[in-house]
Amino acid sequence: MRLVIADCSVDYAGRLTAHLPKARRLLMLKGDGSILIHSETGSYKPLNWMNPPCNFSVHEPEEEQVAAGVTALWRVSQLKTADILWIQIYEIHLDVDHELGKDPGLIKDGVEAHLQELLADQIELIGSGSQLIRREYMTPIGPVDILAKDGNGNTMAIEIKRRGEIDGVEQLTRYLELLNRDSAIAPVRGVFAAQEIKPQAITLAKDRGIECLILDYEAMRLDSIDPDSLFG
Amino acid sequence: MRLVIADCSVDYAGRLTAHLPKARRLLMLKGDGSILIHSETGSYKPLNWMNPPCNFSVHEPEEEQVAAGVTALWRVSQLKTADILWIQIYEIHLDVDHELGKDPGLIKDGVEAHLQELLADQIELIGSGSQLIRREYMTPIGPVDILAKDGNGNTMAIEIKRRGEIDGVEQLTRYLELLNRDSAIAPVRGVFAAQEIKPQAITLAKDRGIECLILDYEAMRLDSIDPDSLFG
DNA sequence: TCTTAAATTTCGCTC
DNA sequence: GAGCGAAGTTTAAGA
Repeated sequence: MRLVIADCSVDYAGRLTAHLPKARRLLMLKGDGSILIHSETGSYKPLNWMNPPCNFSVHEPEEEQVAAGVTALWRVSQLKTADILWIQIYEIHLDVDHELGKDPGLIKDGVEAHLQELLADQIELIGSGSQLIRREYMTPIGPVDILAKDGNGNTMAIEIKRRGEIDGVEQLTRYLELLNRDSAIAPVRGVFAAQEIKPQAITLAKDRGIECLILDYEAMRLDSIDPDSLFG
Repeated sequence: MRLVIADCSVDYAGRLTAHLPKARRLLMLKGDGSILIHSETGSYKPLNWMNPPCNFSVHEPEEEQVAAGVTALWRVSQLKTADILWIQIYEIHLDVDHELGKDPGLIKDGVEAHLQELLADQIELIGSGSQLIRREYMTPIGPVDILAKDGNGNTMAIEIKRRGEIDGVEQLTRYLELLNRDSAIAPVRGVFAAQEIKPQAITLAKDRGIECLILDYEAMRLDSIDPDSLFG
């Protein structure tokens, strides 16, 4: 990885056209050919960048650019999409190169898949007497997160999100429409379960007769370790 | 901005729990207090990070960590959310600090807003004799991109996307449902306009009686510069 | 390989 | 400040 701190201006032409006026920035040239341009602020998103695979080449600046103080012209182009990034380098304040090697990668825990496992294990959270039919119940338009039966033997389709928004309600609605065409399992009720549900999503869900369920991840995780705590 | 290349392992606890095994990485400490951890590959997203505002402190490693080769322990915590990042530093290969100063920021052009302007200017693309009513027509569930009248005087609601997917059709469907409840403007037809529309989105749109319109951005941009080319 | 859904999304605008 | 939609989204998972 090559790290360059330089005064530079940047022009991007691709899915959009963008320009960065001259300023001091970090240019990060990764081993896979990609390049990131970072400033002192902003979150993890660079001001500008080019994804791999891409070509890097150094060009001579035009006369008028030289007159303006440009010492080098970097060209980075995307091999697939033909997006181009032109970087005008004025002055370089740091230029170092270090090999980092292959990264073993991030190990995650606590995402939607885990919520689904926990709710499948604690299916009574959707109502006393409920029973799991199956997780990832396949339909032609995609898998329903959880299919279950409630205490009265009615089928329920459960859509699980970490954060419940309108999209999730739409998704569940499509599943319900489809499932309710199957007379073998109809009528199917819907449950929209998430750690947090946006007010608009709640409104839309209620309007469509879909039940909302707020999941307490920490409590569910603890209960999965110690089932007795349910009755503590 | 401080740049550190070090052998390190990382533990994150916050909205999820994650771990990075020991490897050589770039640690980027920005002026606003945020930190990014980058590897040699991957796009612009870091392996791990902490957003500002956050606290940075250096701690003494535990005895067993010292025995494993840890020379320093960095703690980065989010001030608002209480997310915590622990970085175990083994060996430091680079440690430099440079002031970048305030960045003037990115100047963009060519996004959805521009498509909307262009289509508003060239509203006849949706049909001969069409007339613009207004852009960003506000409704209780959000703004309709463009409201127009077709050649027969019927109202049309246009949803514009750069890439048309199912979500966009759902969004337009909600607007149409709402608009059609208003007898003053009903019946309202829908047009789903995008530079590119996914097959599934086309199918769903057709099924709901929504017209699809592929926008040629380059041609529209040229026509806005030279209106005569419409008749060339 | 392609498509779809999730993301520690981030970012920007409107209310 | 909260909420919602867009993003050069990116990324991961499934068909």
